[in-house]
Amino acid sequence: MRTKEACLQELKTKGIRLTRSRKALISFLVAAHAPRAIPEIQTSFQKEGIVFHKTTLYRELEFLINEGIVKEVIVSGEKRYYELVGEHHHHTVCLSCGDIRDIVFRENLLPIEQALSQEDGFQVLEHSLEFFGLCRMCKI
Amino acid sequence: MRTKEACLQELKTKGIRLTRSRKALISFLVAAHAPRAIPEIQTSFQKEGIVFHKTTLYRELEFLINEGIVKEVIVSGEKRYYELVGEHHHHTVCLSCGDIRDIVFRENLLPIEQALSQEDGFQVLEHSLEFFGLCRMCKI
DNA sequence: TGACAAATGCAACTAAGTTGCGTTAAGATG
DNA sequence: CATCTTAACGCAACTTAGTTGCATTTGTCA
Repeated sequence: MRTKEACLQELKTKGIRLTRSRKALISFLVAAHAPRAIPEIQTSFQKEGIVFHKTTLYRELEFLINEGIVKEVIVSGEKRYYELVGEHHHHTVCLSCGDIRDIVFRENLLPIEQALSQEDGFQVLEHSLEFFGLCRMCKI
Repeated sequence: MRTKEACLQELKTKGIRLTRSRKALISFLVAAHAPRAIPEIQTSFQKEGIVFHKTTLYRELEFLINEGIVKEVIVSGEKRYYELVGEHHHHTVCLSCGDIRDIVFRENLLPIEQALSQEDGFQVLEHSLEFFGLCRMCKI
C-alpha cells in the first residue's frame, strides 16, 4: 500500500513541484483505496472547503498518469475513474449504488493473451476484469 | 450467430412494431459483430443517407435492451457501446485506433465469484473482461 | 381506410470533458 | 529575504454525450 508521503517524496526527487492541488489529489486517492471520478473528487473537496477548478483537476490527473502515479480505470460508460497505481487488481461494481471496490487475486490470463497474439495478431498491453452485481448493503 | 430476420421475427411474434429505426438498428448491429456507440451508428447511417434523430436512437436502443435483443457493453470511459445479445464473450480494444472486437473463449471465473460472495457479501450478476493493446494493423 | 397507441423529431436542457490565454505561485538562486 | 523563471492555475468559452417534455407522425389491426 502506497503512502501519501512516499508519493510526494517520489515526485520531489524527480524535481516536480508539490502544489496545492497535487498534494490534495494524492492525499485523496491514497485515502480512497478505490477508483474515483472527477465530479466525485470535486464535490468531496468542496465539502472540506477546498475548491479547485475542474480544468485543474483534469490536467493534474493527466499529469499524474504521465508520472506513473495514477492510472485511469475503465469501469463504466459515463465518467472516467482514476486510482493510485499499485498492485495489479480488479473491481467489483455495485449496479445499485455505484460503489466500486478493489479486489486482489491471482488470475491466469496469460494463455489467453498468448492465443490472442498468435491467432489474431493482437498484442495485449493490459487487461481489465470487473464484476458487476449487488454489494452487501444493496443485496438486502 | 443471430440473423436479422430471426431478430425481426422474434419482435413481430411479441407484437412489437417493426419501425424504420428498429429495422435499421438491428440490421446495423447484426452486421457489426462488435460493440458500437451511438455517435458511430449515427454517422454510419448518415453515410448511407439514412437520418435518425439521436433521441430516437437512444430510445430505440433502450427499448431493444429491455426486449433482451441488445445489451450495453462496458468498454471505455467516454461513450456507451451496444451489441446484439448472443454467446457470452469478451473484447479486445485497440489503444491506437479504438477498434473493438469480440473474442470467445471459455474462462472459469466461478471460483472467484463464489469467493466474492462468501468473503465480501458481493453478489455477482455479470462480469466483463477486456484486453487492451495494439491490433494487427496498429502494431506495425 | 380509419383509429389509436407506439414511435418519432424537435427544442432545450444537463453534465463531462477540452482548449487558449492571461495570471499566480512554487521553489531555486543570489 | 527579494527576485526570477516557469510550472501550475483559473476562467471563459467551447464540444460532445446523453436526457426530457411535448407535439406530430406512422405502423398495425380491425
